[in-house]
Amino acid sequence: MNSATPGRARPQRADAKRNYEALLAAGKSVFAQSGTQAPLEEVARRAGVGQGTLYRQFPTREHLFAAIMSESIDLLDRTARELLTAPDPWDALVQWLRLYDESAARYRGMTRVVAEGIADDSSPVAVACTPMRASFGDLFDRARAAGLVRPDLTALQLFTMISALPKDPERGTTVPPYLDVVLKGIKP
Amino acid sequence: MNSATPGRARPQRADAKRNYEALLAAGKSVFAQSGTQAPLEEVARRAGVGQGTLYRQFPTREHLFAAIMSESIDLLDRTARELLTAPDPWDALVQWLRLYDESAARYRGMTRVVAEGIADDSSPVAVACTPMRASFGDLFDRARAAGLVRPDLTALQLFTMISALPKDPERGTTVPPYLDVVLKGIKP
DNA sequence: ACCTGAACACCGTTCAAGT
DNA sequence: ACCTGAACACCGTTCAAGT
Repeated sequence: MNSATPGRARPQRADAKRNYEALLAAGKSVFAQSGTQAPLEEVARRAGVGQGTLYRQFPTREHLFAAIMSESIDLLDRTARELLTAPDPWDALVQWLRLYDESAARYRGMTRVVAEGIADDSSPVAVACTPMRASFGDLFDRARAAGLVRPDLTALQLFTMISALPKDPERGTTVPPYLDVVLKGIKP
Repeated sequence: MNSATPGRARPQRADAKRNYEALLAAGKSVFAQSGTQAPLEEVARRAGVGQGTLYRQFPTREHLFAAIMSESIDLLDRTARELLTAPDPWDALVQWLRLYDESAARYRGMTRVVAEGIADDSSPVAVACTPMRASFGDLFDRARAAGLVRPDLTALQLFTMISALPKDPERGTTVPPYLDVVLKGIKP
């Protein structure tokens, strides 16, 4: 469970909770199928709820994104903390970035949303990413402290840069040389 | 003059030509002020023409982009051909990429449009970029042939990658380390 | 307290009527 | 041949009425 997901802590009526789950499932399905620009109307329709219910549960499209991503974010967060004890700081960093790239491939356009929202601390995506950003920051700092990364680059900058790389329209991941170029380029 | 700009070759009625220029100026003004997502309605309003006239002259938003960019593209095209005779192939390549980054800063969101349209040969942006892409390709190939660039990277890939880099919201150019990271990363 | 769905707003696009 | 601007379409967002 990602504690940063908004509104999940306080009790809800049973039907509200059911609708929340239905909207989440519909959102995943619609975004996976039609990309992150798909009409929200379709999400409500597929969830079998009124449009107002969608807006009550997820005030903006970004709130829905954040909720959908939270499972992947939890996994990335846990993985970053595990990799913190891996013997080679550089390999650990690279391994995490490749996992991030693959995780983001599930929903077309998702990393673009992340790249755009991450700099604004008030955005739901940035809030949802907070724990993962912290653990990735640790992973990044370990590599940088070991002199394996150029000192003028921040963890947030690298994360933003990877998120913004163009995607292969078929596989959804970054085109191979792009990631390699960045990984080579961040060395000191 | 960029011969790839659509519809500029055949004769037009005087008022049509006036409207074309007015729409181009209004587009520059609106996009510079409000970014590339601004309502097209505002472009027509500021040009003092009906909406239908805008759609007649520029069937899609991308067509208007392409026309607006064509002056910058011509400059970039000429510069690439000039730099082809510069003594150092690597410096010439870097110099051109920095010029591209600065040129793109004038209209917020413009390089994103380029990054998205460039892969589709039928897009107006791709058509407008054709001569520039060819001359940049020569500049790139010269550096690669000299063994200064990794051999598995294409000119189009590098161009796309640079275009997609996140921008500083204030200056409009890429955040400094991003460009440096890519330039270091493309070395063999 | 939450849900529904009609109504509204916004803006891209089309097209009948006009010059 | 081109222009105008009202009309239409699409979709995000709000809100009055219902449970």
